[in-house]
Amino acid sequence: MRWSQTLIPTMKETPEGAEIPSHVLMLRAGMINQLMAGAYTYLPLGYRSLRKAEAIIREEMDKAGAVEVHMPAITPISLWEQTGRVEAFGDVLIKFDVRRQGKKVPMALGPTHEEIITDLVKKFVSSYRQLPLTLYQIQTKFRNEERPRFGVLRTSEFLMKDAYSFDSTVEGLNASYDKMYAAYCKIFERCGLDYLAVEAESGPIGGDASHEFMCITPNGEDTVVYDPKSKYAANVERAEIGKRNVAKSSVEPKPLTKLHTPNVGSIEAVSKFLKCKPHQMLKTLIYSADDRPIAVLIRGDHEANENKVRRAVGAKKLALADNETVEKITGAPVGFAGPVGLKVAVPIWADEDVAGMANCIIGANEGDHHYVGANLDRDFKVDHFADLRNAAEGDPSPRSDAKLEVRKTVEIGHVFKLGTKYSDAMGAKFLDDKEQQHTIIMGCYGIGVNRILASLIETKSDANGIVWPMSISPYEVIVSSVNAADAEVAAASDKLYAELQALGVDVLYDDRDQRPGVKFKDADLIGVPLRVVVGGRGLKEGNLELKWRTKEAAEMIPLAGAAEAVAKLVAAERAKYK
RNA sequence: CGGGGCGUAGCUCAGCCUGGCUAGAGCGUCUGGUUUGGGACCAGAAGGUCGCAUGUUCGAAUCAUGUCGCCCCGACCA
Repeated sequence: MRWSQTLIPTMKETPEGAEIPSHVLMLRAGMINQLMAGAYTYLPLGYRSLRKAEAIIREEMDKAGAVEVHMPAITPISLWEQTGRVEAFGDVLIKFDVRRQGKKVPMALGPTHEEIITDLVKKFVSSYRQLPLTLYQIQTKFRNEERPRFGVLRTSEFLMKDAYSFDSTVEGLNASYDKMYAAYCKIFERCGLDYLAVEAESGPIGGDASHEFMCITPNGEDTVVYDPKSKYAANVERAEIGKRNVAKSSVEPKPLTKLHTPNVGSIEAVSKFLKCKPHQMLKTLIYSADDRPIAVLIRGDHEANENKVRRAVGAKKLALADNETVEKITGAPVGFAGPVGLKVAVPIWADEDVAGMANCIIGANEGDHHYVGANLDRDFKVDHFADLRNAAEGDPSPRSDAKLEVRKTVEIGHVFKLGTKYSDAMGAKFLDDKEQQHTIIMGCYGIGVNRILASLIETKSDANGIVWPMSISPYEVIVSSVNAADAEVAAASDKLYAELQALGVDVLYDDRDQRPGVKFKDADLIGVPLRVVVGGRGLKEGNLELKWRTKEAAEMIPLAGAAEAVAKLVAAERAKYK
């Protein structure tokens, strides 16, 4: 492609509102244009990269035995009602009515396609002989994000590869899952991404039913913990904490004293008011576990993990109790709860670290009052100790003697053993070889295609712009003619461009009548891995200049046979991402 | 949905607090010329409902109220 004949609106300045590298650089490189919050047009350069990521995904899905389909983005609301996900999604689901022959037809834009695919499979699959089956599509998804942000990382419309496996046995599901897991590893490797497969929260199914594929970057919205020694990695929502050596504190117990703490309910406010550290405080959370209240004690600087609490107490549903319940149990407004002197006796659960605390600061179960010097056993009792909090930096690893590290990440893929949640709700069944009817066992597997691009830019760019891996770069080679007005230069670069095209190289030809500096800056900005400069300086010696985007120095190659030499380099580079 | 910020030329921004000449600059665009290896130079030109509405005032980009849009922090995220 000739630069002069396409649309690559590069920008020297950073547009207002763009802050993180991927957003800034995608805008500056002329890859995308914002239409409104959470919706972007992919311009020629951006769309080429997106399609390259898509192509890799498609290849690996096909290799893994998945079969491509294409489902509608518009869906009847009735499907979502069958599984109760109209409520579950809430405002995230984009709902609308369409008039047809004077009647309103309620619809929704697909935010994901479990219901649609299950409906499809229910219609056409009825025998174990037809299983296993894995179907996938690459399709635009719609989710009304409350707050779209971070450029292309969090949008209301995005491209997703979603695959769904259907099996007759749990072993079959495990095999389908493993195949997808392996395909995902291959896909992200081929995209040149440094990724981490982490154990993810899998809801009531539990076990190893879910993994997320994460890209580590400070601008990520997810948090994972990682043990460099055992390679254990998990989402904080899920992460186990290793054996904690919680020794009873040897500090001399102080008397329990009530203090007036006006208008300071939060941990932060109390620690500021009493000039103490959050880890000296004990927070008391009143939860409603299957509609029965419980108290949960967590050290002030830790975060409660509701999934852990839910599993520990053996509840199906768990949520923070409403204000009314809290006031009834503690006799105080929210923010002043404590384990000493609760008005209503409820089971008290505590995180393991609480056992090592002494002279805690706790709410006094009285508005605007706290106790200091509260001590376990003397002042209050705990019914059960368990791991109830999120893992934190420096916690012991559950798999080795190393300490856990905490990292921010972007989720680029997710594999999930669904079980029979949707097939049950929608009645997707099959007959086995004994003519017995069973519910089909499902798995679902998603990849955020746009996020592959954004994550690459987040992690691989430099001060001059994007640094693409050859597999995702919109073009493999850029030919920059320096002084395009010079007839000799123009002829030589035209020829090289034509030859590279004939050799099957994806080449962008910067034929603009621009000064060299402009062309070099733009080439760096858009991040094409290999740059070939055709200029008077080299031509005099019969040479062309080659420069890799990742390298500082350029090298000269002879003009004669240059196209073949470049094609060979491209082939070698391509091979790294196969 | 809570908190904060910003809307002036295609882009980045100044002007606003303290109302008053014809609303500015840089970049980009167009014309002509000189240039040509890391965002050139000279001369000229086009380009604006100052987000929108209402109000205050002799007079509003500037003050007030409302509204819309965008960005950031938090909550939420199958």
